[in-house]
Amino acid sequence: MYRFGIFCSNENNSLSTNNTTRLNSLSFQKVEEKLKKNIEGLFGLLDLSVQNDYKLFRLGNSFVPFLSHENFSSDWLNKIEYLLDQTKERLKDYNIRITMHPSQFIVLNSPKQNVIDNSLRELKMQFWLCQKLGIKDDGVILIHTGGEYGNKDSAIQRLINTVNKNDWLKQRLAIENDDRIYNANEVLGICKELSIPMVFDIYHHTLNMSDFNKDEFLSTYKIGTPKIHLSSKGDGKFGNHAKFIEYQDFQNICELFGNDVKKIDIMVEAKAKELAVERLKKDILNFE
DNA sequence: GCAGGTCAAGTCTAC
DNA sequence: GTAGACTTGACCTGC
Repeated sequence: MYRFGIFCSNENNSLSTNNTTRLNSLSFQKVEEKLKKNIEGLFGLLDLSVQNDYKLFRLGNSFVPFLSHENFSSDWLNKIEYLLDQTKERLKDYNIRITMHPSQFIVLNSPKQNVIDNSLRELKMQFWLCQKLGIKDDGVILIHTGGEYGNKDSAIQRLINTVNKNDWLKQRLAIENDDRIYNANEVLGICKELSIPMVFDIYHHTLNMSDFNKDEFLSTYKIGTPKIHLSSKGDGKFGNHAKFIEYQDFQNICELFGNDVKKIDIMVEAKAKELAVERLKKDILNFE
């Protein structure tokens, strides 16, 4: 069977790993309250994943709200440790790959040093969280390449330099092709150069097409299962994701990856979450 | 209880 | 130089 997964929450949002607060309401009490809620959501979502035979799950960015923010007091880290320890213990019962995907504000190729510094601080805390939760080595932390700044070659080189200077990033960092600037072929080149895995997004690929070699993509994974994103075009604006997956979009993946498609992790980025995956599974049974 | 305004962060485009 | 789009759900204030 295919290796599907969902991200952040379920369809009706009764289970979520993304409960957060506002900066001006930030307090330890709030952080603890939201973290507890997110942990509860996580295990609900993992149980749902077990029931539906999903193989991976992506944690919400706000799992620990404002973890990397300067207003997040350092002694709060010690005070939430007991919750993370408990979570780590419970996670041992699940065989589900957990990944993370920091927001668009994480940019490692910016010409502004403070933007890079802030991004590194955020990534450092996400790596810390992975370690605290005992997330295995295949739990990638996924980012986009960043901006173009009028000169793509030098922007790419800046990213490569940043990662090389911060070698710890290579333990988990992965890069995804985007829908506007960096196409799959360019991202593949960066990932090969850095010896880090690439995450292939087929919807972004259709919006930002390039000559993409799937075997080279697969070979960027020295450990773990290759990971791709599957979504369909939504209504309205450019790049919008649909509620469900068009069967044709799944077909496109099958055509591209051939027999390898059952060996890769497919993160379904559809707004209807598990309902979208279940509908897709039915479609597959009907069409195959 | 609900609707609508607003939210940490970056980049790019249009004016 | 700056406002708004991007994309997005969730918080939270005000009614």
